[in-house]
Amino acid sequence: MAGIPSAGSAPTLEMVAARAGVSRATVSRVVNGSPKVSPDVVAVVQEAIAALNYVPNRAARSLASRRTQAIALVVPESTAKVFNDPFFATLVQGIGLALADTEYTLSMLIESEAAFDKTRRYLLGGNVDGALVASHHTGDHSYAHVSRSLPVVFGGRPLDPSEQVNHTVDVDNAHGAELAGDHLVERGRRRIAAIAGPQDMPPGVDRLRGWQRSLERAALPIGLVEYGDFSPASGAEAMRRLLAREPEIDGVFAANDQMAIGAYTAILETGRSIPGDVAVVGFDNDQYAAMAVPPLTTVHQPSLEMGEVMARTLVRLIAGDDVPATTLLPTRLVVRQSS
Amino acid sequence: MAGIPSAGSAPTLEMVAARAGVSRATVSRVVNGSPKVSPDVVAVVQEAIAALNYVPNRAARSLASRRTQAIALVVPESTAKVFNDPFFATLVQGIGLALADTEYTLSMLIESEAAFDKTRRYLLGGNVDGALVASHHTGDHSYAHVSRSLPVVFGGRPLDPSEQVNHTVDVDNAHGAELAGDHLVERGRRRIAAIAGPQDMPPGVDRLRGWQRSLERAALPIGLVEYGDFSPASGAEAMRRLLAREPEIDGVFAANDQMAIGAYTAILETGRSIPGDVAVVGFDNDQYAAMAVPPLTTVHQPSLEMGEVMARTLVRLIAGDDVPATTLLPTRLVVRQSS
DNA sequence: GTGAAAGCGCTAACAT
DNA sequence: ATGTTAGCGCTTTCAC
Repeated sequence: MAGIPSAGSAPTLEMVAARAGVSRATVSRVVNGSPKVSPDVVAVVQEAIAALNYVPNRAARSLASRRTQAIALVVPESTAKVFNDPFFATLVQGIGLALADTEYTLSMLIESEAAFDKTRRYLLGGNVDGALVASHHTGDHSYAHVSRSLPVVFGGRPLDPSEQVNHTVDVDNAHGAELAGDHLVERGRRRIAAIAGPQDMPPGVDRLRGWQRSLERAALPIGLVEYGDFSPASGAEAMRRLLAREPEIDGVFAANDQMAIGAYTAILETGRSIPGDVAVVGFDNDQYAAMAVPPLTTVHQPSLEMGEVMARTLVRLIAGDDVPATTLLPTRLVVRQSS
Repeated sequence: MAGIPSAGSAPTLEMVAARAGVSRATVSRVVNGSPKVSPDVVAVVQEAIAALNYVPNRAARSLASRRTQAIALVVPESTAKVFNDPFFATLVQGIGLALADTEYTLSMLIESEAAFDKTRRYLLGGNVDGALVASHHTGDHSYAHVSRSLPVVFGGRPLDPSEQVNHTVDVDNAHGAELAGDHLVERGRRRIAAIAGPQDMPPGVDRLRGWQRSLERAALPIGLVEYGDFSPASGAEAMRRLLAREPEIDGVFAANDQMAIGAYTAILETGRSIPGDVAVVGFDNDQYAAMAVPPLTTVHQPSLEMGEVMARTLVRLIAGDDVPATTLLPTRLVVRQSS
């Protein structure tokens, strides 16, 4: 009992045409909503379509029209591993939301070392009308050349700013981190540390830079930095190293909420209190931030909106519209009880 | 500066044939790895392919061969909203992993009320060779009929067990919940409550049932139940209601880790301790479970494996293999410090 | 082992 | 407003 029991073969446009007593071209026009078909004929054709339960074959349509009505979402494997990252989940949600209004469908490509060529072929093989590259990753530029033959929108700037990537949508990470730093300073903290993200990822770099700018403006030292990989465990470890280096730390900025939650563990296990002894500020405003004990002060990142903007930008790009090469989305501080 | 600057049109099989001095049929054979082509000809053709940077056009190939080499992942919108659910994220990861070894690509369809027909058309329009339906949701059966004309594998059983759905892969939720209940009982807890999930989702039902079975076996009352929607906030609220109903609660089982974390908040804010006053056990073993303070005892759910099994099952189904109608994956208890 | 020829189901000029 | 006629780029018998 395996295989596909499909009842006969699928109805074709030709069968609809025969049943409606018109030409295939007319059926095609009706299916594609052409304005130049008389209302009565439209009715007859639609009846036939319904009766036959006809669904156009995409491969044929795409072959003939040279359009696919599909766009690819490329997710580097490293990101897929961090798929648990709520940021990414929300991003995908935003993309889906924006695409729901259109005729486009989403093809998700989980990129891996081995599959790099597979992905490239897919992108270049006429499977999609455009691609969205979601990445926190260096690998970005691997697809830069693809953007020469296919509309592509990147999420997040390339690591090397000099690398000219046509279209990107990014969050203002540096400014968000500055807000976090300023807030800690305003709260009277003076020994402010940072748990930075990987420095081979733009958000890792930008958030660290924002924090540095803020402390420098306040004439505070910027040496208390340890690095994590955006996971909770790495945040805990980084915090332990920081505390070992400087027990008097009274404030810490973590480059994302997951590491901030990890830092909570490390701080609390030493008997220190939050925010009494150490104030903590995160970044992302994921759903756990509000639920943490105490609730985490953090920088809100508009990930849903980022997904929507990426999708809409790509759709316009495919349509041949003129779209800005870079879109920077604003961030804002959400003050809770950890600071 | 918009549009696609593609340098000339993409190379076709015919161009490769011309350059290699063979027929199109031969090139096709080489591309598809046919064994009946002489080695020297293979070499010449591959050289031409490389020189032209040829990539086969999928639409054409799919039209001619009536295969698409693509499979769909259908995600009901309700799930997409809960996309933050780490379970789901990991599931997708497992699917991607399993598919990486194959020639299949993943097409993700985020299903919405409005787009139901869009999704159906896509599935039936010859866009994919099969579909994976990932759902915690009642809506499942909407696709049951699709499975009559397309190989489909469902993640999670249908809500109504009598509903015969061809192929499903599920986690043994009931048994996992029983393990959790038994553990609480063994720890000497006697006023054991449950924060259940929505009862219109199979995991919600099965996990509650498992907990009940365990308590009944221990001759303990099963009335202390409040419901949440699997979000941390709902877990906190449910816990507050439970504590209001019965202040002497000394153990609680939450149907997922997110609600368990929410319960932490509600328990701690009353000055109670974990596990001193109240032992807590969750379900899922997501990445936050281990990082919680105290680390959360929970039931491990093999979500990565579930994704892999779903994908592999579908691939075999497409190949016409005989595959079991139902696969149930085992769960196990992970004991940490919350109990 | 290789080539010739006939489509796969649809769209898009071009006629009418 | 509707029909006719070519293909879109590839796979696949069927001959050789």
